[in-house]
Amino acid sequence: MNIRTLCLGILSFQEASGYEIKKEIEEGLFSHFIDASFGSIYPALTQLNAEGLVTLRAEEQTSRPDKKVYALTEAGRTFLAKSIAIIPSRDKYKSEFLFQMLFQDLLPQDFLRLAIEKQLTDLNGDLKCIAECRSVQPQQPKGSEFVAGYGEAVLLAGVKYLEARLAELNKTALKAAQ
Amino acid sequence: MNIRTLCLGILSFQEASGYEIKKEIEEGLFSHFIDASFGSIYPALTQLNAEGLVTLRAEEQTSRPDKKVYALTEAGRTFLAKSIAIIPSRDKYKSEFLFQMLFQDLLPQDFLRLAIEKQLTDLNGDLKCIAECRSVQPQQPKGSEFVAGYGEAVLLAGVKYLEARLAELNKTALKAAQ
DNA sequence: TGATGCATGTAATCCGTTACATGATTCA
DNA sequence: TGAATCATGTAACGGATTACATGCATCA
Repeated sequence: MNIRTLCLGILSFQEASGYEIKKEIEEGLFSHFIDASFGSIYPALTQLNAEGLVTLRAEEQTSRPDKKVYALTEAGRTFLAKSIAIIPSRDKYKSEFLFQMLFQDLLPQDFLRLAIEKQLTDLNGDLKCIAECRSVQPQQPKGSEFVAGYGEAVLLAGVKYLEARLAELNKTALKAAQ
Repeated sequence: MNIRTLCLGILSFQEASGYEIKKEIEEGLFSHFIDASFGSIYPALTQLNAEGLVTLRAEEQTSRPDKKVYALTEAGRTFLAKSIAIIPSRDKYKSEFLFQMLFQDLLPQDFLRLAIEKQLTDLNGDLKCIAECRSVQPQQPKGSEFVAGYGEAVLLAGVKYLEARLAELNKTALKAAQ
């Protein structure tokens, strides 16, 4: 799955500009398992348009560049369907946090606690994002429900685990202080 | 965290060759949250050696290239400690599977089930990998225990969720067949 | 008045993967 | 006999990020 397919996917829900696509990736259900920057989105959209997979409509705006609104074509929808009808490559999960935890013996106790708390904040942030997506549009399509549920399940498991470890750390620290 | 730091990390546990480092990344606790290929490991090791962060010892072998065994130096250990003593960037989780699930309405039912089953196989594979790491070396350092536990918690949550969804799908399919 | 949001785009750069090159041994 | 394991390395290529370029409106 590349950025082009991603844009196609988002446009299959609703027409949007490059800027709005970026926002959707950051704030929508995609946020916790997909990334994309302007530097990849804008060229992708231009290319998609050249290939006839999306159409382009320029909305004039005062004191701002024209808003270029892209919409999926039939060819685009077909292409998207074909793109996802393959057994996908394995999930790629990269965690600097876990790498750090693996060598936690090299870390000061206070810093360790801080790092875990930061990870907790991140996970809870993602969880909140999913909850918000659900509340904004309570009647979600099947796919969105599925993905939101998966995200919640996994994220929640991480939160619970980290909270338990943090509690242990605090208990140990308390004992040491006595 | 780049490949160089990763190599340093693995060497902090035990001296190893490039080949063995790759194996450790694939089969060890790292496997589910880190990737690396020979094309990045070998150059990294060469560079690390040039910088004095690791030492190099060539083990002669019959009918095979010399095995280059690398070991962490004191400077290397210091560098590693410094490298992980920063608040790391957020986890990056990329999932083609979830992307696919988001647009599951475009997918045939049978294919959908297949995709979920494949994901289950992958997750269970990672789980098995962690269990094996634990059984091989039951008395793990604190960091390894932490990471293994986190992985298990998260992976297990994913498995449970997918199994529940799969059961639902099968029930629906059964009803439709009646 | 200084950050944030809106809005688009290009170019340099990075970091890594994939493919290529080589070749003996062992296991099924 | 063909695949997998052991063993190291280079070069081409890809795909995306980061930084740069521009500029008005709004909110604190």
